[in-house]
Amino acid sequence: MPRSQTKKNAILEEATKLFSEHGYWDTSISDISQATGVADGTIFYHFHSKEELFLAVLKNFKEKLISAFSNHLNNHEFETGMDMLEGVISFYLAQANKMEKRFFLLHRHHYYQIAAHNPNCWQQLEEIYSSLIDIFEQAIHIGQQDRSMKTVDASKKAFLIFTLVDGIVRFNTYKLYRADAIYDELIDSCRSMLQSSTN
Amino acid sequence: MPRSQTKKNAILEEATKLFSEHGYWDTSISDISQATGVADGTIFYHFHSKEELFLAVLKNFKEKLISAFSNHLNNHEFETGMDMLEGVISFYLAQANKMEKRFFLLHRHHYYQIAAHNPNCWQQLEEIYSSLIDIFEQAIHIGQQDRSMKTVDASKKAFLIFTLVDGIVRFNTYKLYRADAIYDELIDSCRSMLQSSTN
DNA sequence: TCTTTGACTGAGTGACCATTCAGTTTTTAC
DNA sequence: GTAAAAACTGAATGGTCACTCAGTCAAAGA
Repeated sequence: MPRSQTKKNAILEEATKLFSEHGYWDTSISDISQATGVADGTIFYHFHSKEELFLAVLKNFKEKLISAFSNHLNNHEFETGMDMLEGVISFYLAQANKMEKRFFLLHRHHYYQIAAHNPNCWQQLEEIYSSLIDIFEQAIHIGQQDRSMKTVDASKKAFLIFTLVDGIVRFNTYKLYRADAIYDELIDSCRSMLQSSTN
Repeated sequence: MPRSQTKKNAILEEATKLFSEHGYWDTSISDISQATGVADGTIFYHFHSKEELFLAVLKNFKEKLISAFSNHLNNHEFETGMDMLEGVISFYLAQANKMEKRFFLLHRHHYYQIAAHNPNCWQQLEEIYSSLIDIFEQAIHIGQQDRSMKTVDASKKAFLIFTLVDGIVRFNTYKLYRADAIYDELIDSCRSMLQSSTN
């Protein structure tokens, strides 16, 4: 609302766009200031350094991503745990498709490099992944209660399935494999992992 | 053998090490020349630009990785396709563990960014992934012949399993999850995906 | 109206770094 | 042994870019 926040937000928006499209090193402060229509100095007035801005972008992305998932879950009813899982996978893929560029943020290595020496950055990443994996885990718990799934270590299976889905998104954005071509096979595999037991 | 190749190789080795540990942008030509014990100019004598050196590193890595897998497969006999698959997964995880830093190369975004406008780079990446996925696919074909696996679309399943394994390696290197804690669950999941059929 | 505080500006600074090149050394060919 | 070619050197160059700061502008309170 206050004028100051308006500009700060505009900077954050443009920075998100540019960082996710071109990465940290191929985005200069001048690129961002020009895109936003402010002076270079203004960026440093609001954010003390380029890295701080980059981290603010991550935090902002985290909040939006998590709330997108909350909204989706609140507005949908699922018959069974298995349905919920399928719904969540499909929502994840849809989101990745819709804001492909934004998802690049998470697949860029630079955050993980910063995280190695910056606990705050590490925590943001950790929160993103744990809230997403949590959702998968919830679905599995529900599925186990309603007998649509067999008894498994929900936490580990949730991690595996998340990894799988996220990996597919990565290969998709790198154009090495098309996600939509594999969707049915993916759902089928998740079913096998959770429903049946043969050894 | 010729003296020139000796230095060229030394540069390539050091560059591989530094690029994979610190990434493209956090490694300068001077870092590499100092580590190798040559002058900056020598690097440009052998490689025309920093990017060309970076690509040479990828090519070299590709060759070593592929031959490591060939060797492993040639020196091992597997009873069934399922055993082979398990052996390959386990070898992949072991390699990733052994040369963790080198695997960083593949998980750094910069190559994919170059690949977007450089067909040669794209081809290197494509060759790496397709030869790895091919190995998984072979195992599945064998498994289908010896009846240790059900009939599935081998190519798609191979991709899914590769994605899963590679994703686990990524989370492991980022210290967000430990690969060894999930190994049994992973193998178990692959079995479910391939052996049983319930719908 | 005046003043104080916060928001904003953009030219300037200094550090970094890929790349060049004129010159030196080493190797190879004869 | 010598000449030509190849390998190598490192100081110099030019460009980029994060960050600073002295100063301008705007709003809000008195």
